Amino acid sequence: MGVTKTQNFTATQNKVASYAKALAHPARVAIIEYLVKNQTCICGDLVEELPLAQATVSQHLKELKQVGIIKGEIEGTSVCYCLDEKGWGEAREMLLQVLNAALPDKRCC
Amino acid sequence: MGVTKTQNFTATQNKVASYAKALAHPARVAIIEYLVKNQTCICGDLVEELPLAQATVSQHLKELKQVGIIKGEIEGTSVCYCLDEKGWGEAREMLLQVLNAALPDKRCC
DNA sequence: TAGATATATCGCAATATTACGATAATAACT
DNA sequence: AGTTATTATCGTAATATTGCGATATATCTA
Repeated sequence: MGVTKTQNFTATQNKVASYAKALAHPARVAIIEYLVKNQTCICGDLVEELPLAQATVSQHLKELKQVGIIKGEIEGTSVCYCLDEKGWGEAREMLLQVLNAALPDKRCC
Repeated sequence: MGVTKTQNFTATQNKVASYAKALAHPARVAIIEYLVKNQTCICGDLVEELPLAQATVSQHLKELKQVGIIKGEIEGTSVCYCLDEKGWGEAREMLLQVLNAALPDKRCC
């Protein structure tokens, strides 16, 4: 039904999934990478950087903002986006926990 | 258009995104966690474990298999799934690279 | 071979995502 | 107040995802 049965999974599983979803599009990966590289927090140079229309970039930024891993600060006519210390930290921790729970050298079958 | 402009992003960005997408659903997170916990690689006890119909579980397993992070081995009438050493390793590396590129204590704005 | 068991696949419905043009909203400047 | 620049939101179209019943497929056992 395209509707995820969220309520039947744990809060942690849902959080991990939503943080992963934030990274589940190359444009959003590119945005994160750009914010990481240009520590000087960047606004809508992203629109120039990305091969997408301004409306689309804005939408991706909104999604990242909604899960809490980036934040925006109005600065004159433009907006300065950057990683949100708290949200990005939690996203990192939760994803790292899953990724590090299993090393790739564990055998099976 | 629901169609991602994949060709306009780097191969790395697309790979990161597709690995993240594999973790972007609580059921798939649960599957990974289950495979990690029960090192003895598990088949369709997952169907009993997850609050989803057999067809749906099978579909999620297929997605994980397609990105290469799990593999299945036929064992009698059932199938034994487990993390794929190579694929899971690459997924880990690529996601860790993004996650570790920025520590949460970096200031901005 | 016939049944039982376990998975995979098909087909469909409901909802979500991606993308963009058009337009609104906000803030600076004149 | 009017203009310009920047970003957000709306509306819409195309496609993807999620979920499941029904059915197919494959393997074991009697």
